[in-house]
Amino acid sequence: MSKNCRFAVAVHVATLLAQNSGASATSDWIAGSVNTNPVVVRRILSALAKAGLVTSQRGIAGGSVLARPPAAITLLDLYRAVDEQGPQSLHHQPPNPACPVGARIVPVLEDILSRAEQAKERELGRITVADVLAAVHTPQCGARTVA
Amino acid sequence: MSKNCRFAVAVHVATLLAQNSGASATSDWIAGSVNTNPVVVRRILSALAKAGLVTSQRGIAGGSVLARPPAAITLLDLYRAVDEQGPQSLHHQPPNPACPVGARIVPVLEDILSRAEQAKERELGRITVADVLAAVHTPQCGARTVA
DNA sequence: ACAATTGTAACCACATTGGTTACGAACTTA
DNA sequence: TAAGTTCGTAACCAATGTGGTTACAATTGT
Repeated sequence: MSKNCRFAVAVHVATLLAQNSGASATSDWIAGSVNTNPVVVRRILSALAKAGLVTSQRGIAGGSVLARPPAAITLLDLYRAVDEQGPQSLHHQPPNPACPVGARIVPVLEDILSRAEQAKERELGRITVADVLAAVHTPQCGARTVA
Repeated sequence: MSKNCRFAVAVHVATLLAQNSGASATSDWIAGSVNTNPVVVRRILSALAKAGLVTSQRGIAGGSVLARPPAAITLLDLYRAVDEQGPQSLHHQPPNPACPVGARIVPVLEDILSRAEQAKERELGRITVADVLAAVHTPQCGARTVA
């Protein structure tokens, strides 16, 4: 599990923008729904903008909008935009190359972690922001997001 | 991605124990292959022992052995034994319940993250310590590990 | 000109991580 | 029994990452 809540905030923000359907939303207004600081929201929006998922405008009528229709943005897009994967999941120090296991374990581990990560991302790629918005709008159906 | 390397170390340790096939391995010897401190190894071994995956013995002939055959230990077993999932992946503060999205987003997010995590775990559950040992093993590399 | 808004930098308090030292408990052997 | 080895665990440390906050320049519409 990621130890940060940036992905959760990104999904929340994207869902808000989707619900806003074209109207510009300020970071202050978004922060009011997420219940955090506007700067935190702007940091997320900045990452999403770098990934081409939202566009923002400064000034008195400024704010952010989705750059694509909600059905054309997957949670994988949000995940990749927001989750800077530090290369920190393996050994701190390289294992002992004089040990047969230590000498060859790293590429094996990389392959394993890569496959596990791909399985996770495949799942996130199946869900769009439109799905999340629909799930949020039909609470009586439980948390189902994909048919 | 997890921000720690406990899972990587756990797989490394389990693979070493599997290669040792029954012989007792000390934390000092294992630490020599992982290239870390024996206490770090003992912390991992302690978590694995709590999950019933290894058994350890103190004393001059002490050390650790796998509690089950390598083919009966999946990487999911190791992952669950070692990765204390802090409930830290969602919002720090609960979202604003006065906002339709904020009021309903949390269970939706929980469902999404749960499914993504399940996909990852399903993948890890398919791989056993025996598989890792086979992947690591090279016949011309000698029969015994030396730290 | 003015007010509102974004974009960022800077800093802080807090949590987590792996590494290290230390020491008591348990175990084997002589 | 005595000695030596090993585990188990607590305590502490430096490094890192996190979200929250303040501050301020740049941009934009009225």
